[in-house]
Amino acid sequence: MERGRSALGPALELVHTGRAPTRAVLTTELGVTRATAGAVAAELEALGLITVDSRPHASAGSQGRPSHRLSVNENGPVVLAAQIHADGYRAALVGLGGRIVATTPSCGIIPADPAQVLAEVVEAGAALLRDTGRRCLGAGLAVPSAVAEPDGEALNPLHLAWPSGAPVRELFLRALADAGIPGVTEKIGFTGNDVNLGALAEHRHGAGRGARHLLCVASGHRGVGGALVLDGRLHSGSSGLALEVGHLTVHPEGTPCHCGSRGCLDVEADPLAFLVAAGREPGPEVSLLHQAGELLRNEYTDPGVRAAADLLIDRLGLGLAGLVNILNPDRIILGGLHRALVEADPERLRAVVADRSLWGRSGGVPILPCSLDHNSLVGAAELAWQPILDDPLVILDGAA
Amino acid sequence: MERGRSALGPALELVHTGRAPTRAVLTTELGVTRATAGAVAAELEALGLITVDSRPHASAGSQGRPSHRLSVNENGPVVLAAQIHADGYRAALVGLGGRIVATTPSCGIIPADPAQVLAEVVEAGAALLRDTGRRCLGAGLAVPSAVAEPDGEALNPLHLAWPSGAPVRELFLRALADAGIPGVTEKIGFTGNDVNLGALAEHRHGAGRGARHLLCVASGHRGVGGALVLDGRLHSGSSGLALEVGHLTVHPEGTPCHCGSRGCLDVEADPLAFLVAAGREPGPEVSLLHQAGELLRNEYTDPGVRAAADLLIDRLGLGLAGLVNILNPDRIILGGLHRALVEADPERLRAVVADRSLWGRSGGVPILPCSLDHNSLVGAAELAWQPILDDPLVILDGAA
DNA sequence: TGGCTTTGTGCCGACGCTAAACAAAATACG
DNA sequence: CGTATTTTGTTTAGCGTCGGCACAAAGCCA
Repeated sequence: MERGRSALGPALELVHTGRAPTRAVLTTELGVTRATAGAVAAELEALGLITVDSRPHASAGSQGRPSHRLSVNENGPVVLAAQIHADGYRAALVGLGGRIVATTPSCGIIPADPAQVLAEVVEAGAALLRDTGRRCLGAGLAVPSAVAEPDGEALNPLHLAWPSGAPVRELFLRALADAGIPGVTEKIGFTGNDVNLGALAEHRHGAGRGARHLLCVASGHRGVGGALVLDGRLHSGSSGLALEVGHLTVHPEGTPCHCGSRGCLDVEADPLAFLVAAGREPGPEVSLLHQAGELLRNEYTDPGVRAAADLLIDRLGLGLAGLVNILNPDRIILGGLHRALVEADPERLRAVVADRSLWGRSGGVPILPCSLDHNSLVGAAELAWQPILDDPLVILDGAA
Repeated sequence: MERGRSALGPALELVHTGRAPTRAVLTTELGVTRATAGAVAAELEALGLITVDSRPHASAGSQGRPSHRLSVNENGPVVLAAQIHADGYRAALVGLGGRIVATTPSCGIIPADPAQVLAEVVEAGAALLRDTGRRCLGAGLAVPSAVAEPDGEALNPLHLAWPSGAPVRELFLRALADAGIPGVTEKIGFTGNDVNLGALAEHRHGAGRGARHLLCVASGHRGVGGALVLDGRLHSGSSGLALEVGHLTVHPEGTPCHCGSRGCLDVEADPLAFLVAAGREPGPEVSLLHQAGELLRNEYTDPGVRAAADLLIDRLGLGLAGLVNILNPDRIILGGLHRALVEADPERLRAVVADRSLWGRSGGVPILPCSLDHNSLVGAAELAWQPILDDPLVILDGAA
């Protein structure tokens, strides 16, 4: 049971998340000697995961010998990331650092058979691999539903015509095997909920960088999803069902919800609720988010639109305040419709949350819009990178 | 920067929590060789932290050479644990394994000056140390209010006549210094909320053993507190204010709460609410829990009492269901009045939570009464033990 | 009594890290 | 303009921890 250099994983993670631009900060961040940091960097370079730029980079003018620059290898290996969403599916190749190297256009048709969808998206990814000739080290999948642990079944995929309990992880792994995509380990964890994975991506590469406890809430076309990153690790609960925030009550006399209660966040703060509140005729379900976003951006001066936005911000704020009292995060990031809402009026939402949360003093919790395109896709890639970040030497196992 | 044997800490924790009764299971639990496990056990024994009983213990009859028995050293060092509660304060000496070695009776008077209370409780602990002659390695304190990080200030200590923001950690450390109690490190973290610390104790030594994500909810005399242990570590939020569950709404048209809302868990599921619902005259505040408990135990057949209990179980269940949807714990432990409620009718509460939580299938979450006497006290001791569990060699630093 | 199985221990080597000295590349200062 | 200072990178030696292995010990089973 030979283990690799134990500082190797943490070092790669530091470079991966952009927190170690030079060997010098790698030394301090890891808490090791310069000798060790140098050896670790050399080994990561030899593995083809990072690059060292020896030319004296235009550093910030401090005295002393300038550092060499560390960065992820732009031409290094990639992982395959796949995402299923209400409008379609998409495959991409993602390198270290969360950079999307290649992506397919979003395919707009979702077959009702999960196995067929997954076979198609994996085949699209395999085509990208063939075209680019990149080495692939793993694969990750984001789906718009809760994913039950430990079996990886999609529960209540409301936005898809899939049966509840569809074994998406198993189907995904089978599709990968059929397409001959390697993957360096057989570990679990290659499939997750899209909001969860988006949160993970934002924490590592986006607006959540540096946050200790990060709460994310997002709304796509229908319903509201949540996710939580605690101390750098995704908290998905003991059976993968945490942060089902859609059924927080935010308006006791509100709209009936399919869960049997009334006034749940799910039905009070999603795009449909916004359009109805603004007195607009909702279009087809798969364009609700687009429709609501356009309305917010282009007609925010309209009093009816403005009033509807204020109403949704109040409802959302009530839900977020409850979550703040329970979770005490140090940052909140919003996606989908909620991103558009916070961008339309950042101060109102912050004030509502500070008002309603018990310890709103000291200005309350910072609330930011998410900052990554395709954060679920990048998050799915993080899932695939994780075994390599834990121990970079695993990439030697199946190497040519 | 010489570090100790890195498996030393995990090994001590395994013995401390009763998960390593023999060197053999220590070997498997640590994932090391027998040689290493033996060396580690020998070193812990040499440090006086554990004992090895070489006599062939009456093992479970499997074949092969019988294991020697590992256990914490009953006569080894202790930590000082202190607890402030609404009825008074108490000091105790707690050994490894969470065993209370000696304790003072609960002193029933709480001076309004925090510094004086802490000086008195620390002096009581110092007297215990003098009487028993035990070596003391650290100290921990549990208080009945939120403790803000990173400064350790008591926020809104409603049950005490203390000012909000009282710097309890600093006062506690000063009292310890005045009394000449050593403590092996100057690390932070020696003061915490009583429900949080109770949860920690239950997780390590009580009804929460083996749970991955543990949720605890408890009600003393007034209000409701919560705590969460995730992957073995207490989650107290980014500023120590997580799990302020008292203001979850469980009855929208209910009793007004001091937070400005109505029907909060704090005012709908505490002993006062129970007594009022049962039509009884509430006594003095510091005996509300006792009064409610007696009523539940002795007059549960009375229809009015029964109806009040059912009502509170419904309200509590609603709050717990919301928490389950957000946190997805794999076990729930209840303390104080809620312990009495779940003991009175375990099935009703389980059913309410399963009904109201989204994924109640598969029987829902197990809900258990807490199982330790003085779990906050034991939890305070855990806080003090933590640096030693992280690296047992620290006890050599100030050794005679 | 002689296998068989499981546990405990002694010895050696591999490996990951620290420590310390040295070399390199820039700025600061006379 | 040359030298001191500061910071970074590299080399070498050495140590400590742990794995691997062989062997001994202590119980069952036949």
